[in-house]
Formats: sequence, structure tokens, C-alpha cells
Amino acid sequence: MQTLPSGLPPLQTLRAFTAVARLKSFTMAADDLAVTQTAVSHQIAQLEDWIGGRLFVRDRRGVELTPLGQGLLPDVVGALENLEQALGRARRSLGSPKLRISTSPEFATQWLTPRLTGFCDAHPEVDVSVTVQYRRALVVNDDIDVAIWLSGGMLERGAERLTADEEFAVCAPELARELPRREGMRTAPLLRYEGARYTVLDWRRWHGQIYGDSDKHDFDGGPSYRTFPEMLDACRSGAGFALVRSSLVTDDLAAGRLVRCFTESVVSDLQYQLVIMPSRREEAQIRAFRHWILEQAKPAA
Amino acid sequence: MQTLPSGLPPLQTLRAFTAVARLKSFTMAADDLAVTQTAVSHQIAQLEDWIGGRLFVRDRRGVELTPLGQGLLPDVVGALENLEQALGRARRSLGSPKLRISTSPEFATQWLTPRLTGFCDAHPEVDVSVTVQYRRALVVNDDIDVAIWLSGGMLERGAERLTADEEFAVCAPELARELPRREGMRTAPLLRYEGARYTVLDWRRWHGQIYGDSDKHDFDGGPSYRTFPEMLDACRSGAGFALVRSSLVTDDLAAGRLVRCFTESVVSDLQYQLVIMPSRREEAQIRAFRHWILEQAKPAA
DNA sequence: CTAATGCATGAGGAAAATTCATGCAGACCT
DNA sequence: AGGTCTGCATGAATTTTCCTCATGCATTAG
Repeated sequence: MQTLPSGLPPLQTLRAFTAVARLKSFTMAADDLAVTQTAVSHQIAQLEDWIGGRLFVRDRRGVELTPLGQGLLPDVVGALENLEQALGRARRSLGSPKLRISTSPEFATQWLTPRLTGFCDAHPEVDVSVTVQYRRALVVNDDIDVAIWLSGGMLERGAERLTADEEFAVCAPELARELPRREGMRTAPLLRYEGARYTVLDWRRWHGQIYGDSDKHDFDGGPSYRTFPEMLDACRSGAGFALVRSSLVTDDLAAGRLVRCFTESVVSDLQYQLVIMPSRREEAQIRAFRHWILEQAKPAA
Repeated sequence: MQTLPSGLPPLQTLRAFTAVARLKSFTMAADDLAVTQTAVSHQIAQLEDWIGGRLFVRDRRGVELTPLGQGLLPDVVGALENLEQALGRARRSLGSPKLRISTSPEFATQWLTPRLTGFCDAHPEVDVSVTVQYRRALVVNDDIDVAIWLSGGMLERGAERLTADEEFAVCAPELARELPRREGMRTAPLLRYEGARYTVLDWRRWHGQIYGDSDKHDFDGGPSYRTFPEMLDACRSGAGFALVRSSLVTDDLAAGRLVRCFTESVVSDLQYQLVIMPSRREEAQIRAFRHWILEQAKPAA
């Protein structure tokens, strides 16, 4: 008969086998492999069942290889080492993969940076760098692999939408308690930042879109900050109201550092988009990043 | 940085790699490995991600190895072949495992044989044979690996109980409908079989244990059969009542071929026990059989 | 005799692999 | 050209596998 259930047993059982043979102990091998003793016991039992005979003699103070195990060990160790060398060589031949990201200050600070550690943990071999630019580089140049920028429609060929933003006003929680009504808007300053023209977070326009009465009010004169993060920092301290897009304050809202002042909001016609250099699209670290960031963006979509 | 997420990628991805390289097609490789094309696609993608570069160029009419893949293939094929040879040698050195079971005719017919196909399917490499004996061999001899016999207490060192039998009376369903009352017992014959003395399925004793009035009735004179299976066959045909132990009729009761005539039953002081030759206890096929049969016996326990 | 060490066992849950359903692109065929 | 077919990719859902937790048993040391 001698039917083979399969050509090879699970790889993990072989690694357990070599570890136990080397350390002469299930418990120490388990420690070496960073699993529990239970797992090693199961794996050795599984390999022994697969082969059809005992590989170790279990007795007091550790374990010893049977003749069967002694015959098997050198070949298994050798084959696994060959595999590791060959695969390691193939991997190293590609060099350390790099991932260079370009984005705006507000997106980097409010969205990307807090989440990026997750990607770095999952892909420690990738050398990640983030470049912050105040104005979008019209062409994704050779120093950049992927770019994330706010734009309307699909400007770049192959760009992918990351967010589905609304625009609304936020303030510090204390300010919301003191000035709960719409009229409060005129008793506390309206914060603004210099990028506002480009990113179209403009109080007058926003108010007009909702109430149609933008002419009646004065929207000028509040403090102005150089960047969105600076403005938001002031806002958190209670300096006034800030007009934001939703994807930039999800963390602040969740943590209670900021609250929405009014229920009114405008669906933004600008969205953050992921732009990948077409020639780099197939590289593994870039495919991984794309997969990761689309996943991250999902709940906000 | 170049931190390695793990020493080796999953073994299946390597087998997929060699299969695709050999057959120059994901679909054919999938067929070769007896999985779906989807699985191969995922596995190759996983290996490519692990390595960090493409191994195949996908285009019209099949796939081709990249230089990276070409460099990797010989080493991987070689290492896997070495592993397979070493493990195959170890396995063959043990010879084709045999499992010789000795038991009684009634247990073989009524319990073991119908279930044994399950074990044979799960362990096609094991050469199973069942030896039926009318009297128990007092010593499990060299031609036998395991024995299953009815006995009281733990007669053999290391014997394990398989059943928790009760003794009760059964008959064909028609007979039960016609003679539903206890008095019916005297209008239809009480079947017996020659082994009854040894296995203690004796009408007089059974009746006495329940009612204490065994002297008042006549329990002799029914038809006698040479073996339990023969008697049970007659019983199924409506020939009369049979006194049985529960584990031997579970299938017949479940299928409705037999029914219990009375609710009265006696807990048997004899149980089927599994006896394993101590010197063979560690052999894989015997451990597998022990595990299997204890599992099978559980619901009846 | 009791405690401590080391492996085994089985159930339960977490993680991984596979499949299902579907999409997309190029090649071949009228 | 347009349709159809072949071949690989993708994402969700499922199945399977693997690991861990809790516990048991045997041996040895104190």
C-alpha cells in the first residue's frame, strides 16, 4: 500500500524537529521558536505520525534522538539551511526596498503619521520616508514613489480616492459648552490658515453653501496660522472655531480633543487621492503600501 | 534595516513556485497540486511579497520566470527534493505498518467492522487485519497487535475500557407491535446462542436480576444459534426475543431494525476492553488506532 | 511526601489557507 | 470589429489549520 498522505509534512514541524534536536528539550525549543511548549509537542507528534515512528525518546531530564531521528536530522537541517540561504540571497539581491511618500502638512500630521507606524510594523524591511510639501508637485518626480494630495476628480491617470470628506466646523469641548448656540460663532474668533485658499476651507464660502446668507456676516479678521496643524493646535486649546475636512479630525473627534460645533456640513468636492508612479506600481513594497492605505481609508470612506 | 519577518515563507508557496515554474501556468500548477487556480495565485503573490520582487512575468499564453525566479528555482527544487528524499527514506525504513486486531465474532460484526472503514480511510498506509476468535486467547501473542475482548475489571495491565454496556432484550419492530406487553415474552421464543455462558447473556440470570422471580418461569427451550450475529439475524427477522448488550445493537436500534422490548435493563459487569501489546504501544499506527477507537467508543460510553 | 520539572492531551479560539464568485485583459475566431 | 475563450487577479467568506490555555501524568529532587 504505502500511500503517501502528502509529499511533505508541514514546514513548522520540521523546524520544531531541528530545534528540539538542537536543544534537547521541548520546552527550550518552544522558547527558541517563540511559541508554547504545547505547540512543539503537537508539532513533533504530528511529524512522528506522518513518518510513522518516534523521533525522540522522552525520559527524565530532556529528550534524546532515536536512531530514526538521528538519520533524519542532518538531511533536514541541510535542506532547510539551503532553502534559507537561497531565499535570503534572492531577497537581498533586490536591495532594501524604499517607499517615498509625498503629501501635504495637514494630511501628514492629522492622518498619515499616526497610522503609518502600523505599516512600518507590518513591513519592517521597507525603508519609509515622508516628504511634506506646501504645494503639490505637479509631476510625481523620481524622488517620490507615491503621493497623496487633495484634488477634485481623477486628475492623475490611475489615481485612487482615499477619503469621502465633509467640511464642518469644530472647536474645543469647553468652547462648545460655553457657546452652544449658532450665535456663538460671532463671539469667538474664526481661525484660518494660509493654505485655505488652495484647499478651499473658506468660512464665507462654507457658510454661504449652507445658509445662503454669507453677505450678512463678517468672516474676516480671525487669527491666521501658517499651516493647518498649527491652526488645529490652537483650536484644541480653545482659541476659536476651525473649519476642517472630516478625514483630518477623525482622531481628534474620537479622542474628544475636538467637537463638532454645528450639525451643518458640506460634502467636499475635493478628496485626498493616492497617486502611484505607474512604473513603480508592480514593486512589492508599493503594492503592499497601496493595499494597506486603501484598507486604512475604508472606515472613513 | 532589512529585518526578516520570518526565517522562511510558508512551504506551500514554495511548492506552488516549483509547480508553476515547471508547468509554466498557474492553472495547470493548480491542477497538479490539486487546489484551485485561486490558491496558486494567492500563494505566488504571497511568496513574491515575502521576497520583495516578482518571480514570474505574466502575459499572454502562460507565465515566464523572471531572472529573480530563475536564480531561485534550482536551489528551491533541490532543497525540497532533499527534504522529500530524506523523509521518504525515514518513512520507508519503518516498513509498511501493520495493525492486527483480534476480537470476538459479535463485536467484530456488530461494532468494529462497520466503523473500521473510517479508520482505513484516515490511514490508508496501515495494513489492517481483523482476526475473529470464538474464545479469547489468554495471551495477546506475536501475531496480534491489539485485542478487544469482553472482560470484567482491568484484567490486563494497561487495558482500557471501551464500552459501558447494559443488557436488555430486543426484538423485531413487528413483534414489538404485536406483543407490546411484558406477557408477550412467553408467547414468542427466547433466542439464545452458544457463547452465552461465557458472555453471560443468560435469560434466567437477567430476569432474576430485575424481577427476582426467575424460578417462576421457564427460560429454556428457545432456538439456539452458534454465534451472536446468527442469533441477531434471526431476531431481526422476527424469530423471537434476543438478550443483548447495548454496544452490539446501537446501529440496529438507530436504523430501526431492532427495538427494545422492555425498559428494564441490567448494567453489565463485563465491558469490552482494548488491550494493546505493551511493546507495540509506541508504534504510530497503534497509537493512531487507539486514539481512533477511543474516540469511536465515546458516544457509547 | 510534597513540590517541581517536563512532556502529553483535548477543547476552544485565533489565524491562515482555500474556495467561491467575479473582474479584467489579451488572443483567437468568425 | 465584436464576441468568446483562456488565463490570472481580487476580495469576501468559509473551511481548515495551528496555537494557546488549562490540565493531567510521570519522574525526580528536596
